[in-house]
Amino acid sequence: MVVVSAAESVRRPRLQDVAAAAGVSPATASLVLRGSAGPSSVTRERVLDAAARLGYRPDRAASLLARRRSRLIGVLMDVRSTFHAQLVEDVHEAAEEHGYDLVLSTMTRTRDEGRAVETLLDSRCEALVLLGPEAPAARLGALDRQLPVVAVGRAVPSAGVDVVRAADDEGVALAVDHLVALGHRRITYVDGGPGAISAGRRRGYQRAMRRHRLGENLHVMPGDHGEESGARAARALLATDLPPTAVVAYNDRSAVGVLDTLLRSGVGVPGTVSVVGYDDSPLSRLAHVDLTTVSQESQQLMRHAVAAVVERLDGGRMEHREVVVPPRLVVRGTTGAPPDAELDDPRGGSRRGSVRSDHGLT
Amino acid sequence: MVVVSAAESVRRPRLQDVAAAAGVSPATASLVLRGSAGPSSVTRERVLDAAARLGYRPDRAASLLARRRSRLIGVLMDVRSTFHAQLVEDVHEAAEEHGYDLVLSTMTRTRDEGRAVETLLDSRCEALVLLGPEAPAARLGALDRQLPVVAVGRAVPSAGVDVVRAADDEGVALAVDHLVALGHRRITYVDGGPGAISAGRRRGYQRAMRRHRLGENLHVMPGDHGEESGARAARALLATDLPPTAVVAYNDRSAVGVLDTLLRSGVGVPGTVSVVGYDDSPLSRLAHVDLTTVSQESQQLMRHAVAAVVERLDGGRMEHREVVVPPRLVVRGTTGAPPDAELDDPRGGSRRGSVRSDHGLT
DNA sequence: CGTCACCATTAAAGCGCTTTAAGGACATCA
DNA sequence: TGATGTCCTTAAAGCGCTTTAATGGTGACG
Repeated sequence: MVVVSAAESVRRPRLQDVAAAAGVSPATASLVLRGSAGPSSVTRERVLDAAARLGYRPDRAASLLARRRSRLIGVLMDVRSTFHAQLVEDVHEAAEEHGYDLVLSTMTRTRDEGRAVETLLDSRCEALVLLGPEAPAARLGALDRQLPVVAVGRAVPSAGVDVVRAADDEGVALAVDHLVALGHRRITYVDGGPGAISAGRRRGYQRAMRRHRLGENLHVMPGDHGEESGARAARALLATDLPPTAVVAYNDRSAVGVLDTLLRSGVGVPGTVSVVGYDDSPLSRLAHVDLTTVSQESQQLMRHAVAAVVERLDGGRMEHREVVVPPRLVVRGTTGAPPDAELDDPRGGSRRGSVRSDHGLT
Repeated sequence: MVVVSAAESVRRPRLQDVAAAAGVSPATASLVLRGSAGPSSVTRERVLDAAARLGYRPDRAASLLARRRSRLIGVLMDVRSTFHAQLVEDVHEAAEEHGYDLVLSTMTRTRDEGRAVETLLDSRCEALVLLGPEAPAARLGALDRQLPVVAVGRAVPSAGVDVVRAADDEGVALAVDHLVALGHRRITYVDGGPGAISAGRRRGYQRAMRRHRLGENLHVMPGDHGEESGARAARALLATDLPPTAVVAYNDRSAVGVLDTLLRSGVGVPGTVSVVGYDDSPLSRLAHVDLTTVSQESQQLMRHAVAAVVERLDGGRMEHREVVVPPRLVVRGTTGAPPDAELDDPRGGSRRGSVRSDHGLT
């Protein structure tokens, strides 16, 4: 007597079973199921019928093993990041258009970037898209010698890999331009801490301010990626003699920290102080946050990333490339003319000149 | 002359190469690399050496195909949900302890639950852990006939699958108890819309209120999963003659909506109104939100989920089971005694009796 | 010195699918 | 009728690894 374990009580049908049911060879069945030309329409139908009747689903591992190419792109992400979530969604779409499938691998407490990447390698990925990788450039370069690697978001110095990123400096410059156009002069920047992305945005702020001849108003507050750093900066700013009329933050989370502290202290936004974030994250879109921010154009970013992969895989490109996607300012409800606009700028009263999105709350 | 495509310029070493380098057969090499007993320690070392020298990494597809069991658990998730992110992290840990690996599959705009599950099926998963599945119970039951299925978070009526969920009614009851102990009487609940989870929490509120003989203060406001519904409810409440002294929301996002609206309207929290959320999401832990909430104990949830899978796979359990994990109240800074505590309750002044977490901001 | 038991090692048979070259069937043409 | 194609279909050889039964080589034992 054979004891069947629960796990295998129902054996799933194999290609062979379908072929038998359709009265053809496995080879023909395979051809039909993958849509290759060859089989006649009558055979075609018989196979398709049989497959449907049996509820056949091809075994991925087997087909992966047998196929010459896997058409798999490995994506490294941090499952905790909402921005990565957005990117994953868009990379899914882009990959699909090129007939590639995705393997997701995420970092966790007990699973660092290295291990996550190894999983991808072991899964027969033909190329890797790394979202905000932190590995040293040398390691990325070494990886790229094994298979095409695209780093998203981070500018990898020696360009040993393809890079797709947003023009961070331009993004912050857009924010500054917007605020200056509204009449702001005293514009403070809340920093994002160490790191290349942070440096780019900071530089963008500094250059834009100088460009507007506001060099003497340059003011960078220390900060990091989180809400709390924004809150801290806002508290510090409120304690100042002459607080700024506008704050640009490294990212949306930091900006929300600023926003929250200001509102709790009874400071009107944008009545008294305007706030701009960065990322156009779901957070910023919440009706009750309604944050003016800078969009990284996730969809475009991922389109370029997938295009880069495809070119190297299918197009034979060998050299590396860096694509810089221009960001886009998303004006929502946290920016307006400064309270003393009448004094600083003859153009006008509160809120005049403010271009609002259609959210209209706040 | 052979033109080598960029994709395959460096062929990765196979088991055979390692075996050859170590001067043994592939069989031995396989045995060593998987740590099976048999090979002598000297052989062992030679193989391990060779593998390291060649940078060998086993091909997952091949080993999956050859192995009798895949030891793979498929996890269906929504990459946009921060709570799922937490769950994934914890399920990773739990699975690892039992020697199982994970395959993640997420839904996106263009990829519904059904397709995401199919991917998992095709990947040779031995069991499925579905985070907050929305498929009809019948479909889940059908799936379970193919392989063990655990639904997390959602109570599936006819119990055609294993279920692991938090005791939602108890959770809300904890929140109500806490508020009543602080002296609150007029406690309003902001609903989460249709759905089983929402119903459970609503029921928990109603029962707890009646238990405290506060049946006449029962007040359920309509709402859903998002921040905006909380904000809406708060605005409505503020327009009331006699606003409640405490609000319990369906989830943290809704609670944050409430919180935000109250603060912007100059209503003190918890001075004038206390607010309680649900989920203990990262959102609630933010220092500037510091929300009293109910934790679903993600780690325990996932431990049970994996245990359920393992029991059915390796333990031969056949019948279905439902595990209900008791939730835990996390007291932070948004709850305190009601403003009129002196009148309602002789026990005391504002804030007395409030047990705070060590966040201490607000 | 032959026999047995035992150990480390390996040959070989797949896992389920893809792919290519070879095979058959039939129609067309000389 | 035989030669020449044109289509369809299929046999067979893997993909890279796991696993089991079998191999050969020990030393112990009678």
